[in-house]
Amino acid sequence: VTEADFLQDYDAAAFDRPSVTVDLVLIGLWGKRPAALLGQRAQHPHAGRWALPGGFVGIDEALDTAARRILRDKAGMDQAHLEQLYTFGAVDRDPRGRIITVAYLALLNPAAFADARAHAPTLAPTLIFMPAPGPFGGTVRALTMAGEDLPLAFDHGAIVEAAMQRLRGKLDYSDIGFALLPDLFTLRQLQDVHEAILGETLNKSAFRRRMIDRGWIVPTGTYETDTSYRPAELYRVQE
Amino acid sequence: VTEADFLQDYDAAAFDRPSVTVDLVLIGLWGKRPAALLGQRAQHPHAGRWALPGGFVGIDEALDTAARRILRDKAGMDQAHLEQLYTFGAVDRDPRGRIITVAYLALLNPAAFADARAHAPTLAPTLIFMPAPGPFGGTVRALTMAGEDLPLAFDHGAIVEAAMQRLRGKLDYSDIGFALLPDLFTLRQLQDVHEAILGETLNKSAFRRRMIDRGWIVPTGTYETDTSYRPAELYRVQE
DNA sequence: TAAATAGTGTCTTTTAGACACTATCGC
DNA sequence: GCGATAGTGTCTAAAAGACACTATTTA
Repeated sequence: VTEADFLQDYDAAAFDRPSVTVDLVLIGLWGKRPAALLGQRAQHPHAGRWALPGGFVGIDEALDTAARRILRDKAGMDQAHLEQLYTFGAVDRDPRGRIITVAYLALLNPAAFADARAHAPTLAPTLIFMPAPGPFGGTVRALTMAGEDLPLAFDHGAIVEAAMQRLRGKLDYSDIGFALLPDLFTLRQLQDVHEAILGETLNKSAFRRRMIDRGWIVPTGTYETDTSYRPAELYRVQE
Repeated sequence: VTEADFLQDYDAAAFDRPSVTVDLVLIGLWGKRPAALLGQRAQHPHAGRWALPGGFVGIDEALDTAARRILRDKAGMDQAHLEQLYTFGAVDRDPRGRIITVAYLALLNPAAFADARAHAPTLAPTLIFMPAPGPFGGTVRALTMAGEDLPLAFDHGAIVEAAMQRLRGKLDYSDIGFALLPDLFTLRQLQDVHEAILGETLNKSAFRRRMIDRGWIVPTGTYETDTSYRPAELYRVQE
């Protein structure tokens, strides 16, 4: 068995290798709804369809490094929560050849989301997603601002779906939600983020209790300005 | 920007490509403790150290298909819960060259675990892990049956750690725990699985309540035999 | 009978939901 | 004052933990 195993491994290494890319799901909030940044493909295959920003992984480049580089090149961005999502490796996922892609989830706070749109105005129009209510269920669709369904390229629909599921799954037991907020935020804004991701409304007092008891956020003693109603206290993440 | 982007992509595709492998973390229970199947490397690099079973991904083979193939070849096994874990892509993770590995978590029930050991007696001695108490914390170590630390090859320690974290994280909100049990099992066995993975003891009546109220398991009306004490009722997973 | 484990009942504690209530801003 | 939103208090419901208790087997 040993030699056969060795030869099998050797053969596989000596022959064709797949290309490896990194694709980013850049997520921010558009109003009170989750949105991703996609670009419309100009060329075949899938010309006219919408695709995630991505690029090939250099031979001397770590996966995380490639994701950071693509984030910088495509979105002009260094400030973002970035985490590996899932690796998509169906044989026929890209008609140009065998391309395995490692998908990353990138969360942009409002300023970063605006910067990314300014940096890549043509390549990255925003889309809005409709997560069905409930913590894990619900199919994700990409929509225009007007609410029309957008066709996605390759398997990018499945990738966006995986991103939303990851976000929903980690929201209430990790600090991932804060990545979508500015440094100073109100409890209402935090609740808006959670409601946007989960796709359902949450109980106000229970939410505030949970968030404060968790010890992740600190009241700053400063307050909103320029409101036409009672200003809310600003919180920040406990460092 | 468009043409530059195109050329950059083109260059990356035309030049060297990384090799892509799949590595499996085969997990079962040894007594009441989680254990994985590893093989001792015979050759350099990392000769003598212990490594996960794995292999190269064929150019016309999906990642999931490669994982199933390696499971079959290395463990003689078709019955196992298999899920993609994480992709490890540091540049220097393998001194033989640029090799990106997609790690999979494979859960074996007691019969499958025994079969795998019988199928690969030399390549796959069992090791036992020591998860520190608590739902997410604690470093994972590979130990011999006698309790001595085992040196792992490459970044396989980090891969095993990721596997245990995934298992711990999904245990109480998914049906992943049943993959480590036979088709018919007692509530005590189910609790043993949870305690082994979490590394802490659980409250008996609360655990039984939760499991039964969840509706995932069904009492069969049959009971253990050959016990020297009161036999427990056998349950099965709701199909 | 004793020893061992299965399985239940119940009280307490904690956490979440419902929802009304007060507080503070601009106008 | 009114309208709007921030923030609190309190009751209820649900879930989890503690822990003693009963039940059923073999020896």
